[in-house]
Amino acid sequence: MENYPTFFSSSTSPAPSSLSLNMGNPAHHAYNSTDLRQFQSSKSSNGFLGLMSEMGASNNMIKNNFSSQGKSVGGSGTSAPTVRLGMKKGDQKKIRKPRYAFQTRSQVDILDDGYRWRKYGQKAVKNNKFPRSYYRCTHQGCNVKKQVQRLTKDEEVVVTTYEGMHSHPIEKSTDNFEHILSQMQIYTSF
DNA sequence: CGTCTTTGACCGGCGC
DNA sequence: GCGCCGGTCAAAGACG
Repeated sequence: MENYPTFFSSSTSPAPSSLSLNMGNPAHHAYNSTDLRQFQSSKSSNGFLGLMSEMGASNNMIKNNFSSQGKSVGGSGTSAPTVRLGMKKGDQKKIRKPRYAFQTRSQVDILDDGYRWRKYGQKAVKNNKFPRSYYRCTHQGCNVKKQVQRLTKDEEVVVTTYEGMHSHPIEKSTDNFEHILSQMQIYTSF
């Protein structure tokens, strides 16, 4: 799988700000970060993800993903043996969007970047003790996804992986993080 | 009461 | 073909 996301490590420079986000400012909308309770270190393993700066896809093909968000009818959860119609694999092929990872030092998992995210899943990945949270932009037509994961060894390090680009303005006036995102988009253009 | 999180199940790809 | 694993869905609960 040469699907590793492009990795932006912001900790290279001795910049104390290290992506000065709202990490110390919980006064914002900020979702309830109650999931910290289950973040307890027990055993250690390969803490490193193996993320490397490798550009997989080159074109921008982002979007065209969940057009009209038709009910894909995934896991029913409780019962109801649904038939799961929806996205036919043969038609859309495997369009892999480029993903861009961010490494940030923060004590909270949810970094408020100005957009409104809705959490739609949380899974535990192997070799990484901490679960990975899956978020999606709650904007109609904007299907940008985001993954937030915390490294096993370094609790302070949070890896945020963005997938896709926002095609709408930020709802609230954030810090300079918007500029960072803009630069990310510039990088992704090639 | 509306919105978002939680959480178990399901899907699809990949490896064996 | 089966099992593992990462990703997703949706019902129900939590929270304002």
